[in-house]
Amino acid sequence: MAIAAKYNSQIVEDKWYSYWMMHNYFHSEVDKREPYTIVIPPPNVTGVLHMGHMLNITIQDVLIRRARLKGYNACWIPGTDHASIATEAKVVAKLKEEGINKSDLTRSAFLDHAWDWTHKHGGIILEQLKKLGASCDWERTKFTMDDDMSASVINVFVDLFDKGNIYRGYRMVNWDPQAKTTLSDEEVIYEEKPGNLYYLKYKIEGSDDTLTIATTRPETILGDTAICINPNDQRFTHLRGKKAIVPICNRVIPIIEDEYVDVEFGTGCLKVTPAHDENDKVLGDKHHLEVIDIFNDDATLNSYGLHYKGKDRFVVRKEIIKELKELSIIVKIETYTHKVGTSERTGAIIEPKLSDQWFLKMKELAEPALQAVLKKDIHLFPKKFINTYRHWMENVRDWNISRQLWWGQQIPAYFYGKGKEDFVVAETIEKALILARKKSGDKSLSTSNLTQDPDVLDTWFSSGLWPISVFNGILEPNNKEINYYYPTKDLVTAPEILFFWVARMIIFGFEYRNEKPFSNVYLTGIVRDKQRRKMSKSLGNSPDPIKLMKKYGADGVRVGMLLSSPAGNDLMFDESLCKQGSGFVNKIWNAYRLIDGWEVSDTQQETEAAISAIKWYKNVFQKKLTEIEDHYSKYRISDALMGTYKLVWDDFCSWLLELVKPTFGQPISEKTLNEVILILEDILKIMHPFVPFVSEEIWQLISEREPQDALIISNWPKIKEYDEKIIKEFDFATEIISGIRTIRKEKNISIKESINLYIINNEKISTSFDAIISKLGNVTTVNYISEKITNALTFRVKSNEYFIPISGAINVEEVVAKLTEELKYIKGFLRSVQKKLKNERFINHAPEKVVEIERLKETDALAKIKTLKNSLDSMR
RNA sequence: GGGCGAUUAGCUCAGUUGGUUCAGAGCACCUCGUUUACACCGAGGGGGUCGGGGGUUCGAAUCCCUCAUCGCCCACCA
Repeated sequence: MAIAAKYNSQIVEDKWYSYWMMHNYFHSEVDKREPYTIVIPPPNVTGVLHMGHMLNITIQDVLIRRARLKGYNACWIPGTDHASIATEAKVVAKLKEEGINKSDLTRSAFLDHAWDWTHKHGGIILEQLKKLGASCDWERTKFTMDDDMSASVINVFVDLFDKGNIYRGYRMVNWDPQAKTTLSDEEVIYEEKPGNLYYLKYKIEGSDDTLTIATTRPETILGDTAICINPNDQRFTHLRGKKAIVPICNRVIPIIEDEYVDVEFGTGCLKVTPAHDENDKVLGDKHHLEVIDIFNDDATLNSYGLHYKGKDRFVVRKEIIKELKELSIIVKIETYTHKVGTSERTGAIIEPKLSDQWFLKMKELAEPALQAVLKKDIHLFPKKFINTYRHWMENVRDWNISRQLWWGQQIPAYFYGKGKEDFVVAETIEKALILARKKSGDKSLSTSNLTQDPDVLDTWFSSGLWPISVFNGILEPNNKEINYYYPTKDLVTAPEILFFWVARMIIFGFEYRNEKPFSNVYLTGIVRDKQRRKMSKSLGNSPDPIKLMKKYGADGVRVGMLLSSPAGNDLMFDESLCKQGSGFVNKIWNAYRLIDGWEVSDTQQETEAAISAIKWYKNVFQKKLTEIEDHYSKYRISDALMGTYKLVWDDFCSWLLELVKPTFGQPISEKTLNEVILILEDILKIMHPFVPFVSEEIWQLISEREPQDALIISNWPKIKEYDEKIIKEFDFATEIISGIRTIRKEKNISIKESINLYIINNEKISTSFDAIISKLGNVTTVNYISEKITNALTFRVKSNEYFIPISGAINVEEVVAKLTEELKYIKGFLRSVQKKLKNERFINHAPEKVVEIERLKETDALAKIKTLKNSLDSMR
């Protein structure tokens, strides 16, 4: 039966994906085989597939499919993340569109909306991954807010609290006034922003003197509680012990002295606002200053803002400048560029804020996580990230894990009184009650006296447990799944979340399993457009992955994504890469059509060319497979792809198939065909991780001849020994063919016109490749001779000279000129080699092997010169 | 301000401990070719003083110094 001339990726891809699903090939159960586990970096539950996912998922699927073929018990756990702040922000925005304010809703009503949203949008992204061919074990799909997952999180929080690793502290934290929550240090992005440095004049109490300070935030003067000068600054000795008066609010504040103040910067006088600057807070604590917080949670001013009360901080900045100008307080304004912290999620400018928050002590926990990477127990690819990782881990600070949000795991802390320490931490309110009665000594407490902390945990707290919690390894640390699948093998993710996520998984891995969570971390680059711009919605430069897959097929896009993406390097995405990918699919499809179309005969003799070609191919396949395996072992996925690509395109299609191809109208020997099909099957196996669909399609078509299991669960070819000599000889033959082709082109001899080839055989070559030369060069006979023939076109390969006699006369001058040119080059080459060999220091210092090579070069050059001279002589 | 990494063909990148044709690959480009699997094709070809300068060495894309440009990460200077 004739097969389709045109490959239809859409039909094929849907067909085989359902087939794989139907046969449960993606599913893994604990068994005797060695496990190979990957946990997906869970995308935001309400997220949409973007190019970053495409790259990331393709790499993971390549790894997991190869592992499956290699006989491992491959298990790829999919899932999604509740992404606390990101999802909550989306839900809040959606409600706002409907005219509903979050603040008008009760917590549980809001959570209902959030769950609705989650159920509606959640999982869309997972369906999209299926289009790409992701062979995840969908039965194991997890969500970070599944009951057991949340229970694990709560369990860990309680455990860490009991061990003293989690504490509650009144600290300066990063406040996002838009989301009205704190953020971890990692969630703050510092951006250079143009601003001004304002020089303001403060009166000295009891005198007409003034002092001038410099500030970027004039609105915060209302929170000033001191002026600080450097004790070594001679300019200000007269200010010692004096007091200053804050403009507008006329508060009298002390002038303190601290070496922290940089004499060089600004005026050398620093206004101290302990409530709104971390350094000022440090100074404030040291000098026991009053702390005046002038902001509400949304960064409008509170009653300390006086007549600015209720106005936004930036509005106040403008207005206060106006007022200060009118009061002649402003001495000068300089433009000044400085870094401003913004929220990673909402983009709002961060306000340092003092508040009660929960923190996780990191220093001690980080130690084994740091060592694991330094001691190569965990490998980072590319390894340049080891330094970055070490630097972060060595300077790690305590992690603010509480968020003033509703969407997420609510912190299991219960307050029973007004005091700061009147709280207990427990998994359930019932347990909490027991603890609370004990701690307070008040036996009359009931659950109605307990108030749970309204805050939720940082989303990364739950994702940090991901490799453990997906196997329920927290709640049941000894269950057979966690013991089998953990530690996982590879983690594929973006370097941006190395600290957010990767580092914390490693930390939790050691804390809760006493073992690394994964052996290898593959850090992908960022997908950018051709102009190196990051792909983003706002720029509109990101192609729609679904459309791309429709256009080029999932296989084509997969290849396109991988063609140029070494680990850690940004990927300059260009649609033409996908085109190249679908071209690759087309190539193998047509190769199969060729084979499929051959007429077979069991009486037909195998041709010499076919026998030699197959012998060569089997060897070269082993050699290339060895190289491909080496690339994989170093996680050089694009190199592994390129190796596969060339093996398929060049070695298999261009050389092997052309050589075994029967003459037009002739049948092929059954024996040859069977060999070719076996070879094709190996080709399909190594292609499968990259192009799972087309490879399965062809595999299944082959299986119609003789039924066998699906390609996805077949076995990866075993590496065997190969004979380098056979490969070398073949290369020699191809060089000769190339020489013939060049002459044909130069002299306009059509490939259809058969020729005779004469060889002056200086260097004995195996004659088994004559058939190959004959077939691809369209050579009628290969003759070995000892004398040069005249009136023949010549070319050289190594030290051998080849002649193609032609009827018309040849242009002697042209040939002489060419040969002379060649002679000149080789003589020059010989000189440089001989110069080296005459250099005693070279002979003495260089390893013998290198010297030997130079001697060979010399001999070879001398031989070439001899042949060239002979040729030239005979021309004259 | 500190740290890390990069700079090789028009583009994207290989080049493992300095030494076989090591100056490479893919794409793009140029020339020729289509009744015979594939024009998403075949054959052939051009193209780089390896960012600049200096040094070590018999020998440097590779090691050292320096300059230039770019990128990333970290950091509390108003």
